[in-house]
Amino acid sequence: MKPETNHINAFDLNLQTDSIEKRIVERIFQAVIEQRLLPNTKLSESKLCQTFEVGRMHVRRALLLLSSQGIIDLQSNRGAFVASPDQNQASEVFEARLMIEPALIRTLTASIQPSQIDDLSHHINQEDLARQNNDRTNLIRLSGEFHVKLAEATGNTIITETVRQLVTKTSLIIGMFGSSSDAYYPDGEHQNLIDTIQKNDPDQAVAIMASLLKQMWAQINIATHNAKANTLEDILGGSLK
Amino acid sequence: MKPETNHINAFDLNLQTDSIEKRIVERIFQAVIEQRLLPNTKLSESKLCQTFEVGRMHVRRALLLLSSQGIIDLQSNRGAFVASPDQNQASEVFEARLMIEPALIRTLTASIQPSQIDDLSHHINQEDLARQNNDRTNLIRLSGEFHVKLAEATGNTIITETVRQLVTKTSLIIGMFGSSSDAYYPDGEHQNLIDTIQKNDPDQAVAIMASLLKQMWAQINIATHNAKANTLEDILGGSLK
DNA sequence: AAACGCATTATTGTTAACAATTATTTTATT
DNA sequence: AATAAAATAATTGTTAACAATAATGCGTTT
Repeated sequence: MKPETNHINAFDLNLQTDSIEKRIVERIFQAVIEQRLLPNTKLSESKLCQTFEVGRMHVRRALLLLSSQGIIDLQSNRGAFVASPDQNQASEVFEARLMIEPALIRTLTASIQPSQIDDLSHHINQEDLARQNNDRTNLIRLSGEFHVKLAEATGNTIITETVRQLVTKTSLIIGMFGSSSDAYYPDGEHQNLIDTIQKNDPDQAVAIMASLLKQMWAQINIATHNAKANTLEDILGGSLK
Repeated sequence: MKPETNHINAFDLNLQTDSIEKRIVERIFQAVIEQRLLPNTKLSESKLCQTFEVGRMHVRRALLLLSSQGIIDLQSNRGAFVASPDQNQASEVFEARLMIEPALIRTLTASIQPSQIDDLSHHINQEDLARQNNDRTNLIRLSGEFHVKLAEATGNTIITETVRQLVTKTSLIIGMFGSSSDAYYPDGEHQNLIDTIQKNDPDQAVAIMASLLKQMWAQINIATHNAKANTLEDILGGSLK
């Protein structure tokens, strides 16, 4: 009979320790969320090796993980590129978010603790600060993290990871199609959501989350439409001589 | 200006081609779903290399992907083991499924096409056949695939992959805690769900899906309780001499 | 000067050898 | 004979060299 002492079990905790691969993935994730890494940027192995001061093997394994999550494209013999979602893929992301996040809010409303409310309120304060300072980079990051924190508050690591992936992809989408407007991060809506959760009104809280996501999606569609028009003008427009 | 011709984009399609890694992952996935690979089984690199007739590099990369999806545990310097979810992790899986799959059904009810109904009905016929033949292995597999097919029918690859992972983990959970009873795969419920979707009754369809998942979860909990009692008896029970 | 083909360079993909760690067997001791 | 220590074997982790492919630069040709 084996002792079976403190057996490390990674059923939901994706990698047992914070391995080198996981740290590289996390750093690239963060850069994508903060839009320092834009869609289609090439991530060459040698540069990543230099940047992180690790061997090629670890870089290649990290790139594999990122590609399995759809954050980068791995092109055979060509290398790794930050993903550049098209309209259809963007649509899938928001459809997925609209399935998961309202449902998540319903669960959360039934189980949330005062300390978690405090934590989320503090987070919203930081968002407001970034908004006041016109710190767009941090506002984008914090706004995304807010959704991840809501997922974390359910205590469900599977849902948390799924939401984290979707939020990261959303950053890519905004990077592709988004205007420089801050319309995606509406003032007061996050606070409104938390208040409603605290009031224990699940239906209303779910509705707010759905509305929030739909607003984001609508804004992106408007931006896309404009971008398309611009592109079309760029391609066909201008004087014929 | 670059041509940008048929640029392979893996934003949602996880790996561009069905690479060696992806095929290995798929095979192991399938074995887990069919419960040919049981929790805690060791997957040694050399054996996998022989089995799939590929180099160690591909095997190691495939194992990394599987571990990132929580299907196996990678223990440092010890190797890869099929995950053995505990009660808490099992709970997370079903909580996640209860968030995602009913929401998925609501979306699907609004968009489903007759050809998709036909496809699902045909699938249910196969399930019935397996049930009649007491073909437990195929019944488990088909019953899981039914949920994946529902996800596929939404046309959303993100949701499909998420559900596929959850279904695979469910197989592990049943492998851990499940009795040999077929109670998890109730006769007629799948057909009932499809009929309700076809009748365009989203609320009822959502309710059926939620009920289905809750039944599965309840069955597993009963089995777990029994298993725990047995184990306790094994440990403490028996005569004192 | 533009376009094509060729050679060179750079980058990615793969393999194999080596290092480090864990598992197993053997041997020695009580 | 049972236990513990040591040696051996097996397995995983890492590195570096090599192979294959793609990108680049150069010279030639039109």
